[in-house]
Amino acid sequence: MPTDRLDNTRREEILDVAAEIFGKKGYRAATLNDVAKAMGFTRAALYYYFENKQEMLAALSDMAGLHLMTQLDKRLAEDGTTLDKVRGILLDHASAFIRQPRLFSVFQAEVSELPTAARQRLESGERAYIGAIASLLEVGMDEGTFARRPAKPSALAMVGMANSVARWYRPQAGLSAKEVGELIVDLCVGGLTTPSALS
Amino acid sequence: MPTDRLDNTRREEILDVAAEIFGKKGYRAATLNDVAKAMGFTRAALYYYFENKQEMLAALSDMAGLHLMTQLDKRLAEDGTTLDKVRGILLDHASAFIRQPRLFSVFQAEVSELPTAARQRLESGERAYIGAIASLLEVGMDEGTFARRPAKPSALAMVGMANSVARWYRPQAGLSAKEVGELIVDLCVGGLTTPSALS
Amino acid sequence: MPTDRLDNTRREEILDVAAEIFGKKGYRAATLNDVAKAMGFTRAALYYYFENKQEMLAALSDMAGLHLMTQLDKRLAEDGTTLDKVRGILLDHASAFIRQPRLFSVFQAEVSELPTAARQRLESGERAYIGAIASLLEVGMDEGTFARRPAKPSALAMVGMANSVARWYRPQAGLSAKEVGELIVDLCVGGLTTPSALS
Amino acid sequence: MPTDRLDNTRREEILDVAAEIFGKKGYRAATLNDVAKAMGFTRAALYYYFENKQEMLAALSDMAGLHLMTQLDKRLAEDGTTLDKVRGILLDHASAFIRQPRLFSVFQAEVSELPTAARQRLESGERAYIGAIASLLEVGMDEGTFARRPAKPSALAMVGMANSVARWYRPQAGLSAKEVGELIVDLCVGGLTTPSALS
DNA sequence: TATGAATGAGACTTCATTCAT
DNA sequence: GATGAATGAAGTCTCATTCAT
Repeated sequence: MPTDRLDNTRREEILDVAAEIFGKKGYRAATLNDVAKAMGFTRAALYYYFENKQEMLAALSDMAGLHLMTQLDKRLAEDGTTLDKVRGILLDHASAFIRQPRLFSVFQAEVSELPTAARQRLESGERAYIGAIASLLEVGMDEGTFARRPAKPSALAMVGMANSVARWYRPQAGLSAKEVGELIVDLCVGGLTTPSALS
Repeated sequence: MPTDRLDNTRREEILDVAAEIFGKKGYRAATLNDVAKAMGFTRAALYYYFENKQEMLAALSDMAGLHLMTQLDKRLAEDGTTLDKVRGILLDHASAFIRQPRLFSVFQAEVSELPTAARQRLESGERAYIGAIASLLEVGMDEGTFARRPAKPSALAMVGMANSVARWYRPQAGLSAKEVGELIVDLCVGGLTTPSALS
Repeated sequence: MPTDRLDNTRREEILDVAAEIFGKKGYRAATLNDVAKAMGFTRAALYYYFENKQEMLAALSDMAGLHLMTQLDKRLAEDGTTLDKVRGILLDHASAFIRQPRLFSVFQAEVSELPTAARQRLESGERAYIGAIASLLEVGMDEGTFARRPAKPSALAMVGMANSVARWYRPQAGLSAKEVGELIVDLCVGGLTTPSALS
Repeated sequence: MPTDRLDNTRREEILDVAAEIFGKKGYRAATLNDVAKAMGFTRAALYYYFENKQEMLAALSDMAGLHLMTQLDKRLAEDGTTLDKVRGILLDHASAFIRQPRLFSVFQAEVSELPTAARQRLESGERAYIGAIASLLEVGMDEGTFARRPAKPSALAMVGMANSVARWYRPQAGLSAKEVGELIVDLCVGGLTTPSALS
């Protein structure tokens, strides 16, 4: 079905544009007109590709959620130490938020605007995501690699730090995307202090 | 000045309610009707206290910004090691975001909705805030207390972690506000790992 | 009754201010707040002196109408030729509109905003006013002083010309109020042309 | 281009209706609902054709201004004596105000409601219009056809008389539009008096 | 596929007006 | 005499959405 092919391309183009615009102005403030104009056609045409505005948001949310989940699963399946896995997960997470800050901002910020089903998908995805990281942390604590701390809040806090790059990372500011990803990982894993400073 | 008193009380009551509602639904989705109803009077009455909806947002933003700045200055003026100061700042920051999550969510999320003047105030405030923390980090690095890392991105990342509590902290979840504050501090300062794990 | 005295003074001050503001912005666009602020007190205070906004307009209209009527009657009662009387009436009319352009603009422009009773007063006053002038014109035609033309439309047209000074007369523009009044009279009476030009 | 055609037709239909309603009630008192209802559709539909209410007023103003300017230019380009030209201009002017009294009332009365750009267009147009007539008057004075009088105020006064017909002309009152136009011209040119009466 | 045209719902805002103090 | 506080009605404007073409 070449038609399907085309449709999906178009749909994704629209979603890209929508992520950009929703991210810049906020879902509510962004207008379907904004999106349509950026695509070069009219408001009404969007309804050929999407049921309605909310569906675009839901698609974006699902897309972002799926991306994170896939990354996570890949890391979990890898060989390596617990520490390696946590490093990998945080790096992937931060990298995603650096690469597509708008998409992931929307994903974060507009939860309350999602239609119920999509919100539930997002929330249960998030629970699973955080839960997986928390489990990993507990493994590390049991191994003695990680200091013993409440696992889930720790996971949430680290993910919160990694999320934040979407808001503040600027490529012109001197650090490459890779360097910022590594900074996040280093801070989460080693903290501010030099090893000796704490002893 | 009983009159002055009353005015300000009313205005602040409204702002409290507004923070709550803007925080829950988002500034754009929240209705002045929502705010008025929650206050027990009419939409129109709000215009007795505020020029318009945006002014409420601006007031909220200024309020939150001032709060953070004041906290920061107090900590900077205290005696103590660099590490103590950083700990104190992060603790205050996280505590503020735990105590008034809605207010600070609005502060974070709705920058693009602020009138220009208020946005500029917020942004220059943020620059100063981050700048002060980054300076402190550099002092600590020079002292050898902190590992040498890019200071400003580190400050942004840590603040990002502390910000995130507003989104995920739930009092029912077992940890007290104080404990969560300390968790953030510990993670930022010491990282996940036990000191030995890295050596 | 000294109270009455005071009241009336105040009322008239307010009407002056109101004429000014209604004249500048239009009755509908002008706000009671505008008027109150210009008087140095609050909106609500105006209701001590007037039933409501419309009553202010009505008072203004009656005031202006009475003024014109009184002038007219005085001229009609004077000795002199028909031509003298017409000259006098037009001069008075134009002078009034030069001296208090705002008041008379309101009087002209806001008929549709008047409460019914006041509108009827204004309209019957106008009929009487125009009727009186038209009668005078007819007398002049019968005498052979005036060229024979439809009397009422002529009266309306001449009054229309005299009215217009409220819109365009500017004291700085070189002509005194008196000179403009006389210009109107001369144009109405003698027209543009020199006597010889028409013969 | 059938589309273009349709658009403009619709827009113009709306403007016609708007002129009618703005003229009857005043721009401020007139409601977009009034206009929409008179057109047979919804308030919101108007926004498909116009940015906002003010733009409708501006379009009306431009339309009226253009009409007058075009008339004037045509008369100025004609052969004939100075007197002929002045007669023609005044006749056209009065005729326009008789034919479309509402449109030209709006044009006159609602200057203060115009957006700045449109107001400036109107005002500079008016200056040009009056200036052209005043120049003609000066030519006539130099020729000896016209009595020597201040030219610009004379032009303003005559135009003011011609304007006034929009307020008072009623077809039922016995005079045809043409007759009223000629009355205005005769009064302006020859004044009230018979030639002999002044000598 | 895409658009022109229109709608309906709802939002923000303004303002004359009231009334207890 | 005057004000602070509040209301209700109305008006402008925005937008997602629809539908015939």
